[in-house]
Amino acid sequence: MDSTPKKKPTTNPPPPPPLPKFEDSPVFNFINSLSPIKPLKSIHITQTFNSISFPSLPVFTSPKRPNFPNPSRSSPPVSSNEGAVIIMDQLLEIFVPEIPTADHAATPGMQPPETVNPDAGEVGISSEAMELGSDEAEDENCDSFGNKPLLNLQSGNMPRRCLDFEMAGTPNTAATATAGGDGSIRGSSSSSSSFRCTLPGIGLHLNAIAATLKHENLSHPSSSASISSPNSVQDQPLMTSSATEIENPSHEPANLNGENLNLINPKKNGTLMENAEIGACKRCNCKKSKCLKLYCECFAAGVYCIDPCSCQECFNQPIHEAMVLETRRQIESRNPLAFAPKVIMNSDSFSELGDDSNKTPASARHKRGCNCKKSSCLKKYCECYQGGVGCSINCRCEGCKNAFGRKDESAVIETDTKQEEEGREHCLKNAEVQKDEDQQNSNSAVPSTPLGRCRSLIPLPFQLKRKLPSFIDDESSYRLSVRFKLEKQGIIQTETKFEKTPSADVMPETICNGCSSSTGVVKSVSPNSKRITLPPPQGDFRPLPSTRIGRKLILQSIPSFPSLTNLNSRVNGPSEL
DNA sequence: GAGTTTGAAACT
DNA sequence: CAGTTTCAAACTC
Repeated sequence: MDSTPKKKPTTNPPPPPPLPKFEDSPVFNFINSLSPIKPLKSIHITQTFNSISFPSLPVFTSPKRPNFPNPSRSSPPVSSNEGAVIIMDQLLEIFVPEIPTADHAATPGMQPPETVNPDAGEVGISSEAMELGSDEAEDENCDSFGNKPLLNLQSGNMPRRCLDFEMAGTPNTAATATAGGDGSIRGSSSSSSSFRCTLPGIGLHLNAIAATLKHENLSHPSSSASISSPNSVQDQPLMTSSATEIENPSHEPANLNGENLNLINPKKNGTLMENAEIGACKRCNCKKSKCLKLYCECFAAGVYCIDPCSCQECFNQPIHEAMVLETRRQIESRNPLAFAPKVIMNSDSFSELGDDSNKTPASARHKRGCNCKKSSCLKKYCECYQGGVGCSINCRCEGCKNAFGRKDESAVIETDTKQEEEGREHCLKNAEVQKDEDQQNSNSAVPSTPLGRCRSLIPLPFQLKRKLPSFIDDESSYRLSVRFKLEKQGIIQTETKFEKTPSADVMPETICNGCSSSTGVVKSVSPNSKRITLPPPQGDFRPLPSTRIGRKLILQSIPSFPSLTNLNSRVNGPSEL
C-alpha cells in the first residue's frame, strides 16, 4: 500500500443511498413481481441481473495469487442437478453482503447504496464498494460469508486483480476498484476483495472454465488423463471454480442430497466466490504485447497483471484501466467472443461420455477448436488439450490424439447426435409455432407458454443471457466436476442422471420428448446445431442454469426482463436506484 | 535459464 | 477469408 496510484478517478461514490431507494427502483419492482424469487432475495436478484446484463461478462475477479489450498472450503456437496441451483443461488447470494442486513449495514464499504450506485455499473459492488470499502469493509463482507479463507488468501499477499471490462462504460469499475487499493495490484487485494465478495460465481473468468475443466481432469486421476502442467499444479487450487469446490479433492464427498448447498450457506458462498476468482489465476511473461492483447494470458483472462507476472511494459494494470478497457473493447468488436470461455459445455454433457472418464463429454469442447499440426493435440499447445477437453469437429487439427477425446471420435458422436438435434429442432420449431399461436390467442405480455411445449427451448425470457457466459460455463464445468467427483467416489452408478442432465433431469416436465436434452442448453459447439443461433447476439449466452434447476418455476414466472437497456442506461445515466 | 517449438492472435 | 507475421506459452535441453 504504498503509492496508491489510482484511486478510482472517475466516480466519486455517491453516498450510498439508503436501501429504500432500492426498493423504489424499477428493477426492484420488477424483481418483486417475480413471484418465487420475491421472498427470496429480491435485491440480490436485482444485482444479479445487473451484473449479468453486461454483454460479455468479462471480467471477473481474478485473483492472482499463489495457490492456497483452501482448507476451509468444505466441499459442497452437490447433486448433479443441484449444480444449476447452486449457481443461481450463488448469484443470489453474491449480493448478500450488499444487503444492509445485520452486520453489513454498519459496514461502510458494504452499504447497499454502493450496490445501487449508478456509476458502479451493473455490478453491484464495483469500485465504489471497493474504494469506499476499507479493508474492514471487505473483511466484513467476506466475513459475512464466513469466508475466512478469502482473507487468508489475501494475507497470502496475493492480491486479487480484476478487470471489470463490462463496466467499461462505467467509470468505476472493478478494475478501478482493484486499482483503488493501491496502484499496485497488490494493494488492490483489499479492494478487490470486496469485489470478489460481490461477484463470485459470475466473476469467474470466461477462460477459467477451461482451466477448471482441466483441473478437474487433472485433479482426478481417475477422471482423465493426467496432465501435468506446472500451472495446473500451481494454480489448481486457485483456478478451481465453484466446480472445484464440489470436487474439492481433500474433502468430504459431495453431499448428494444437495440440500445444503452453498447456495444457501453464505459462508460457502464466500468460498464459491473465491473459487470463481480463482479461475483467473494467471501470470504472463509478455514482452511486446504490453499485456493488452490476447496473447497475454492475464489480459485474456480478464485480470490485471500482477507481481508474479514477468511482463514488460505492461499496461494491463489498474492505472491503465482506460486503455485496458478500450483495448478490450476493440478486441471484442473484432471478435465478440474473444473473451468468451474457450471451452464450452454442451447440454449433452455426459451422455456420450459413458464411463470413460478419460474423455470429456463431447459436449465439452473448445469453442473454436484447435488447429494443431504437430503437437497431435497432446500438448498444451493445443487449446483443447489445455482446456482438458477433447477435440471436436470444430478442430482443424492434424493427427489428433487428444487424450480427452479425439476429433474423429467427436465427429462420430456429432453425427449420432445430429439426428437427435434435428428432432429437437423440429420440436423447437413446433414450440415456437405454438408460442406464436399462443401469443395470437392471448396477447398477454409475458410468456405464458405452457411449459409442456418445449417452451423451455426458447430463449429464456429472462434476458440475463446477455451476461452469463462465464457463469454458464462455470456451471458446465461445475457439472463436469461433479460428475468426476461422483464417479471418482463411485457415487454415480447411473449415468442417466447426467445423461439427461441439463434439461431432462431438471425440467423434464417442461420439455417435450426429444427436446429435452438440448433445451436450455445451447450447443454452441455444434456447427450443426441451429440452436446455436438461439442465443442472443451476445452469443455467449447459454441458458441459465436456472433453466435446469428445480427453481425453474421462478424463471418461468419472470416476465421479459424489464429492459436491459434501461439497466444499462441506468449505468450511464443517473441512477434510479 | 536459454533456446526451440508450437499454435493462437493479429495483421495484411 | 486465406496467408503471413507476431507473439508468448509450452516445451526441451
